Amino acid sequence: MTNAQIAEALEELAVLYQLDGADQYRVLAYTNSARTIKNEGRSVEEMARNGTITELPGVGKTLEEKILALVETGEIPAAAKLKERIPEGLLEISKIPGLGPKTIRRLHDELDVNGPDDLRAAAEAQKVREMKGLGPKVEEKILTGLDKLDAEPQGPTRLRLDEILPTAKELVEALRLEPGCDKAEIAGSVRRLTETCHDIDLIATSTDPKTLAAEIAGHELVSEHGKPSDKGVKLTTNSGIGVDVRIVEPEAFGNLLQHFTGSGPHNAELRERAVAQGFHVSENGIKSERGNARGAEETEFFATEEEVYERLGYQYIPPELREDRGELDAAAKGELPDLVERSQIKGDLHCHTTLSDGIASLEEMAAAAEALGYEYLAITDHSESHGFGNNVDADRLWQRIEEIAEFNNEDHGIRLLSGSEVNIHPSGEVDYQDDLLKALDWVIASVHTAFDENEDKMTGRMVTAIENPLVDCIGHPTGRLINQRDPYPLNMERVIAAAVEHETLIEINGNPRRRDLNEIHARMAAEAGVEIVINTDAHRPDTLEFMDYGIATARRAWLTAGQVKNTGPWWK
DNA sequence: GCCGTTTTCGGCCCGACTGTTTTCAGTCG
Repeated sequence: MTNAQIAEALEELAVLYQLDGADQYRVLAYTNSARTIKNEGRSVEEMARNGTITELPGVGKTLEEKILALVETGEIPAAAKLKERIPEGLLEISKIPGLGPKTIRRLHDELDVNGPDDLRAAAEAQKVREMKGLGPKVEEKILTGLDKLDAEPQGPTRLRLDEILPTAKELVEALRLEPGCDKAEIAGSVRRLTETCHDIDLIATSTDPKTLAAEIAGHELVSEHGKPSDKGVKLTTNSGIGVDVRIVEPEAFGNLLQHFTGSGPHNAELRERAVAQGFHVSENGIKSERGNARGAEETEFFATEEEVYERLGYQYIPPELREDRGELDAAAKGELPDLVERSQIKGDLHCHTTLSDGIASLEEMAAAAEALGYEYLAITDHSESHGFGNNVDADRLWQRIEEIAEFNNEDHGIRLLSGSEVNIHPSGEVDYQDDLLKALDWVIASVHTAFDENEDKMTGRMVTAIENPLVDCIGHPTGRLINQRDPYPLNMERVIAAAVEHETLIEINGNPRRRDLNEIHARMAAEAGVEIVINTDAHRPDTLEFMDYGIATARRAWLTAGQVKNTGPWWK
């Protein structure tokens, strides 16, 4: 059972307990443990079986028992019992925004609502408004919520970072250009460079906030907007992205930026720890119980985030690390890693040309890489059995090696490396004869076929490729496509152990649809001693810029330049 | 349900918004 599946079961149990009227902190314990499990790289099933699962923060004896039952029997007894009493339809209804557990319980008790159909009937018969504390507005919200549920049963998916970042950048630039704007920044998950984002948060300071809010509401990208006020404005872009613009006094810019950058769990943990020190932290400043000499409360504002963290006893925490994954402990001790930066990258070791399925020539790719200031670029077209674009047979690849040698003999500011992205076959073997692989500077091995094998077979296949001394690196190791295709099943601990043993590198593929390894596995791999390379898998000159997304994942994985091989000169 | 720089019991982050109400509960991020 995957960590994601275990987390999902715990989240469902949390909702069931919530609908059953359980204590909110008990519910919170389940949602928190679900999050912890999602953020864990090791197999939680194995941890449950070998009794180490209570090492995870927020997992105690009761959760251990329940998770063990889940992985052994496929269900949690407590959840099964609750499901006998709580109609499944109520879980469905809980997805309607604005409709929480308390209200749903009352709808069930008072109007005998057991699911979406009952709820629609009750709302249409105007029975909901007769309940105490509810009115026509709630009824309306329920009906539009039900319509959305019908139209989109899965709920709205989050957008990939690359689908949202350009809009965020354009809007923040527009804010900065307004005469009344003092400062403007992107906040929220976009600033943390997460894989997917729900909306855009923008923070600004201004001497004339209301005018600034009105001006940005009139931007050409905006299709709808709320009422601009001196606190900001809510927007919807033409492409349907929600944008929350907040405007504050310059003195409190640091407090607000810190708050709206999140993440939620990071802020919750920060505040919880602050309470123990006598501080109360919010977007409106830091309140101190010690206060002034008369013992009254005192609120402090800070213009920068650095000062906010410093006041609470931490070194500055880069946004990418603010996920409650140990960054507060590290920052309190001044032990945060010196995160890798784009400017430290010396070369890209995965790209394609017209030889296979790219759209540009070797020379064009080289020129683009040189313009980025790189020292080297590996040309890694697909191999003989690829099936997409042109298949590169051995003769053609030998010829390509010659072409690259000729290129390097000419006067260029960049060195090309002859490479290939070879397919890992179901047997674990790769394309081409050994003499050809030996003649290449750089061999990446990737899975492009037969995704539907079980975990054991897939892991064995991958490990066989890692053991091959002619394979330098594993490309996009899990094959996932964000929002589109799940990773194939893989025991990442075994893959990482093999990579350490055979000194095979593992790629962070920077294509924003992939970002593979993901940040959880990349951190686990680097901590185990695997050397990481960050590549773009570019199929055209401009997508060499995907390095930014690879760097984002690497930073979110706590990686330093020392753990990223292509921050150094070409080494073979 | 979890957990301990004051605690093995009694706490557990903070505020805005919404819709319903004349002071607040529920929901959300």
